[in-house]
This record gives sequence, C-alpha cells and structure tokens, in this order.
Amino acid sequence: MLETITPMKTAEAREALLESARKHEPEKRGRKASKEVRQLQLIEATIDSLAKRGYSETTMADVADGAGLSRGIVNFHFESKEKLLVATLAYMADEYAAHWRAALTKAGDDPARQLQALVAADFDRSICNKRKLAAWCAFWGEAKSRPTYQALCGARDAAYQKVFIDLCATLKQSGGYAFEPQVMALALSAMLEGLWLRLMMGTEDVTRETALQAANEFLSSAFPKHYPWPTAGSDKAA
Amino acid sequence: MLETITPMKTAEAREALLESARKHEPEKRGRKASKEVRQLQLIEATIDSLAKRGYSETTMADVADGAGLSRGIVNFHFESKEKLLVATLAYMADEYAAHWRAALTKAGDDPARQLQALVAADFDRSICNKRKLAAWCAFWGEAKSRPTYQALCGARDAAYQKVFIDLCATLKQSGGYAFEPQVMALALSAMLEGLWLRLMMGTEDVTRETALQAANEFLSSAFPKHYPWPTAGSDKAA
DNA sequence: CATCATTTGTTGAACATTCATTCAAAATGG
DNA sequence: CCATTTTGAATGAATGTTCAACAAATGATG
Repeated sequence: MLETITPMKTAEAREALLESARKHEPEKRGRKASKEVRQLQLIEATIDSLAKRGYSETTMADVADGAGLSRGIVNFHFESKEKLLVATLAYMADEYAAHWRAALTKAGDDPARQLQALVAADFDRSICNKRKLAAWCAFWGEAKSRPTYQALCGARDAAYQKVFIDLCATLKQSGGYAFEPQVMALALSAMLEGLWLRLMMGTEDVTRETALQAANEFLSSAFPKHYPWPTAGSDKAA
Repeated sequence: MLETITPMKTAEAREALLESARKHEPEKRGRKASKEVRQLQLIEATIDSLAKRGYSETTMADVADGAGLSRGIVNFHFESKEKLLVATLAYMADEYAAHWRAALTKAGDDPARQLQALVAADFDRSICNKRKLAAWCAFWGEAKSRPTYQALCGARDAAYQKVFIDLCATLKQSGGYAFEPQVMALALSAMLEGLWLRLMMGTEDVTRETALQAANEFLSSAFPKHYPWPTAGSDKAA
C-alpha cells in the first residue's frame, strides 16, 4: 500500500545501486529506468542474502523481503531463481572488471606501478568488503557443478591472467629475475584470491590492511629491484 | 562441542576402514559392515555428492543412493543432514591434519626442508584431487553463515599458521631476509589456498604440478638463500 | 547344538515442511 | 483506457525426517 521508498539496506548498497543506475541509464526514460533500478535493487538484495544466509539458504522470499517487495516480483523481473543468481554473479563480475580496468588505466605507463595498482585494487573498500566477498565465495562453492558460474568466475580470471603474465615478463626483463613469468603470475593471482578467502572467513585478525601488506611483501620478494623493502629507519612495531 | 563419532584411530587402521568403505558390494543387502565402516561409507558418498552436485544440491537421497543403501539409513547413523555434513567436514579436516603432521615429521630437523615438505604436502595426490577440493570449496562457500563450518575450517588454518610463522622467522634469521615473518606466513598460506581454489575450478590448464611449481617459485623468491633458483641447465617446460 | 529372545541394523513408505513458480486480480501511470 | 507493474494466495514439486515393520546378528537357555 505505501509506496514510500523503502529504506535501503546499507549505505553501501544504496551507493552501488544509484551509481549503477546512473551508469546504465544516462537519460532516464521513466518506465525503463524504473525497471532497471528495480532489477538492481533485487540484485543487491540477493547479494545481501548470499552474504547473510549463504547460497543454499538464499530463497526468493528472502530476496523479495530484503528488497521490501512482494514474493512474486522476482519471477517477473527475472524469469527464475537461477537467472537471478546468474545476473547477480554477472553484475559482480562486471563491477570487478570495471574497477580493475580503472585501476590499470589510472596507474599510468610504468609496469611496476601498474602491477602494484592492480594488487592494491583488489583490496579496495568498494570491492573488498565482507558482503561482496561472502557472495563471491558462495558462488565459488557452487561453481564446480555449475558450468554457468564456472564460466563467469573463469572469465574473471582468464582475462586478467594474461596482463599479469605480461607485467611479470616485463619486470623480469628490466630486473633480471630468474622466475618464469607464467608461473609467477599464477602464484601472485592465487595469493590474491587466497587472501580474499581469508578475509571472508574472518576468523583470524586478518584485515584489509594486513592482507594488502602481505601482498606487498610478496611483490618485494619477487621483484626486489622494483619494490625495495622499507629501510630499517621506519617503524616496525610487531 | 558437537563431538560426533570421530574415532581417533591410527592412520593405518583408518586407511583399512576406508578401503572397506570404498568397496562397492554388488552382493545382496544385509548388514555385513560394522558401524564405523558404514559411517565412513556414507561420508565418502557425501564427499562424492558434494563434488558432483555441489552443496546446495546435495540431498540425503543422493548420499544414500551413492552408498547403495536405503533412504532412511543416514538418519540412523547420523542424526540429521546437518550432522552428516559436519562429520564429513571433520573427517576431511582430520585427514588433512594427519597428512600435514606426517609430512612435517618426515621432513627431519632442517627448517628449510620442513617448509618445503609442508608446501609439497598440500599438493599430494591423496589430499589434492578434484573430488576433495570440490568438497572443501563447497564448505568454504557455506562457512560464512555457519559457525560450525567456520570453526572447523578455521581450526585447519590457525593451528598451522603458527608453524609457518615460526619457520619463516627461523629462515629469516639464517638467511638475513627483510620480511616480517607473520606477514610472509600469511602470504604463503593464502597462496596455497588460492592455488587449491584454482585447481578446483579447473578452467585453465593448471595442474597439480603447475601449482606446486608456482608454490616453489614463491619459496625461491621469498627465501632465495634456502631455495636457490634452478640453473639454466634444468628443464623448464612451459 | 537347537531354539528362542533381544538387540541392532535396515528398509521404504508416509508425513510435514519448505520453497520456486504461477496467475488472476489489483494497482499504477501515462 | 490501455499497458505495465505489483501483489499475494494457490499450487505442486522436492526433500528431510519419522516410524512401523522387517532382517540379521548376538546371546541366553536348555
């Protein structure tokens, strides 16, 4: 009955919703804009549910409730639960890709800066928060037995792996390192994902800052000429 | 708290039971297996189902069918589906811990050998195969919203993290490295888990051998004095 | 050893619940 | 007034659990 805007969940979700709405619809055309906004609203509610209840406990009813809408609405905007989840994963993959590319562009032309920027981007607040990480992990857990998820998660990796390999090869040239670029790139990207996993679990006292620190120590170890260790002069409290 | 029937047997006795459990008896039904064997049989069937269908699609009926038994049997040996899954995770965690400790013991007293042995153990065939990795990942995906899973997965990490830290600290001493042991240990363990994730996905051409190679390159980068790079003479297949 | 009683393990159908989907009706907006 | 969107109850399928009956092992008794 009351059509007042239902209170958006987190400020974060609201921000993402509005930003995406602007991005996808530069010139709002009434009905269509409303439709897209509603879809994003449902996708955000899906991420919330995945983070809060896990994949296996995420229900259509919970998504609809989370969005403050009625039960049947999801099957109207998305044909089925399966398609809603695929759309959610695609949304997160797109968001990640955009963030990743932006970081790469912003880093300029120096390969060393580029690599560091890509690593740091993985731990940016907008990408790396418990809510999104939990959703990613929920999909990972199902990816093995779902080709569609596997493809979307795989696309996330494969496209970036080549850039990592090229950067490793370039730095190897200029630094005279002994590693194999392909192998080192695999180790690097695996470590980034592993740190995400650790952050998601959240059992230990691993924070975004700690994780980024670990990633940077990896860079200093693998590319000492490009990322020199901080000198003893700086503080190093345990 | 939930101390289900987890017989702390020796590795040999456990292996014998497992072998009996894996055996598929085409003979007529009837009780011809001890309680422990039947439980292991059901746990193995659960791992199969998790690997084949994923967590959310794993049903009691599928587990029973996979074990070649009737529908109601699981609720007899395990009280509920939830407890079956907890027992399965506990079983895998125990198996991993035993394998890990055995590798550490077998490595002798040299810290460098110990660390390398622990890394290599993670990619041993008995532990690191698609079936088990898929099951692990299925639990990871649900761990965020399930304290019990989180505790069991967390125990897997926390106990070993300290050993990693100590080994890193020791090697730092003898090698004069600049890293912070805690941070390097985090990077190392995260990379190992990330490689597992990559292996599980199985999209790229990442094999157990490739993954181990990446882990060893990490060791060579972080501890160059202890794990020197292979000279140009050795093979380096792409 | 034979027979019976008891415990233990197993079955499969019945039951209750949860949940995705459908759809007719109502609401909304142009 | 028409097209579009939303609602909420109805529906049917899937699934975890229960349970009464049954079968096999074990033990007791003569």
